[in-house]
Amino acid sequence: MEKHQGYELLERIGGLLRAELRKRGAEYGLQPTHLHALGFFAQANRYSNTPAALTEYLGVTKGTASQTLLVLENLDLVKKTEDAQDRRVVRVELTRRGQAILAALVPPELWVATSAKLNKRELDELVRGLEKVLRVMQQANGARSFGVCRTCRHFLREGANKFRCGLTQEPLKAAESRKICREHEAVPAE
Amino acid sequence: MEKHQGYELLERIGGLLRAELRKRGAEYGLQPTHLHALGFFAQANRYSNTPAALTEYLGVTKGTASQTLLVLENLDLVKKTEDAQDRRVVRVELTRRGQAILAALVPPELWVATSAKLNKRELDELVRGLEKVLRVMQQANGARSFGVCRTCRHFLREGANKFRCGLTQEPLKAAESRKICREHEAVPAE
DNA sequence: TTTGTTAGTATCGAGGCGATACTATAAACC
DNA sequence: GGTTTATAGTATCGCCTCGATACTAACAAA
Repeated sequence: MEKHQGYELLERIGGLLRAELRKRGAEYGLQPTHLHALGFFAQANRYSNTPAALTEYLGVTKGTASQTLLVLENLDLVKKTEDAQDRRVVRVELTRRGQAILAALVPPELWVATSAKLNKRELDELVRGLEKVLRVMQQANGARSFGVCRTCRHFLREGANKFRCGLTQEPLKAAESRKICREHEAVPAE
Repeated sequence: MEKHQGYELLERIGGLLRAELRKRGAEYGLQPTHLHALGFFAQANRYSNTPAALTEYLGVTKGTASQTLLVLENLDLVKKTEDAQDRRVVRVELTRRGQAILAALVPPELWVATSAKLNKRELDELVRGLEKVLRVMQQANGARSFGVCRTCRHFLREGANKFRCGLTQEPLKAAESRKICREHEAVPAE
């Protein structure tokens, strides 16, 4: 019947989650965007922990992202350091306080309660569907995928616990290979 | 692996759609919220075409909803009329212009392109999953479901083309029974 | 060295949003 | 009846987001 039911549903669910995030973040003076940014830096690998990467991730202008970061810095939730190699670049990492607040607020209770009421099969199916939607949407949009390092076409496996990035040629630690990367590209299909 | 992958995905997809909506709406001076509000009134039945219903639908305070409506009114996208029965109540409907802009912008191109690349089975499966998530989330939240009239527990079928609302006892036209209602309650399960 | 590109910041204006306070109408209660 | 209470909506304030524009600093290429 409805032609774009999927869109409606995504928007409504997104809206509810956003409203929830706003409510929860309010007591810390945090907006939804702040929490998204915190979540991003918590997961970003060393190629992606910069304001520019956040800009692309959030899909906003760099001015806006800069503002967001300023707020987080003033609240002592992130720490900026100048990159030694390229002095234009700023590296961002979460402070202990930032990590604590993120862990307390994300994902919000509402989602925890909701996903607990779905059975495993439903949830898996949903996740698979959403993954595909996101992937298709990003490539339709010419946007970066921000996928996990391990799943990238540039990811090279050189031994039992030895990895390397085929793009930068640098070795990667196992922990880092589970973080998200700005340069991530999906393995070409078929 | 990831414990709350579903949440991440929903937030990211929601963010992309939101950014897209913002971009598209910009040339008309419309924010994402404005388009959500327009979309709501386009679908709201006669029990739900009021600022109060919009407030609950968007999950914001009534002051905020009132502001949003003011903008839409000034842009000549909606028209307010005083209710004759209850003079506290304001009825909102889209102007021709409002309908045209809504049709042009929602759903955004990005979604149309994305959903076109999914096959029918995938899409159906996804919609079913999202419907369940929304339902569970709304009841976990104590929020109204804003479902389609026909699917409500108060919906009564009195003949081939004769319907009635069991809550207000008023007769319903077929067209109206396909709109969304503020008083909607799901049929209790099993 | 000049020219161009990239990373990031600063500032401005429109608007979202919650909080608070307010008006007007309706309903409930005694 | 009249009083209280609840509901629908608006107005105003302050903080924040966001895009647009303009800017600086550092790197890269010619």
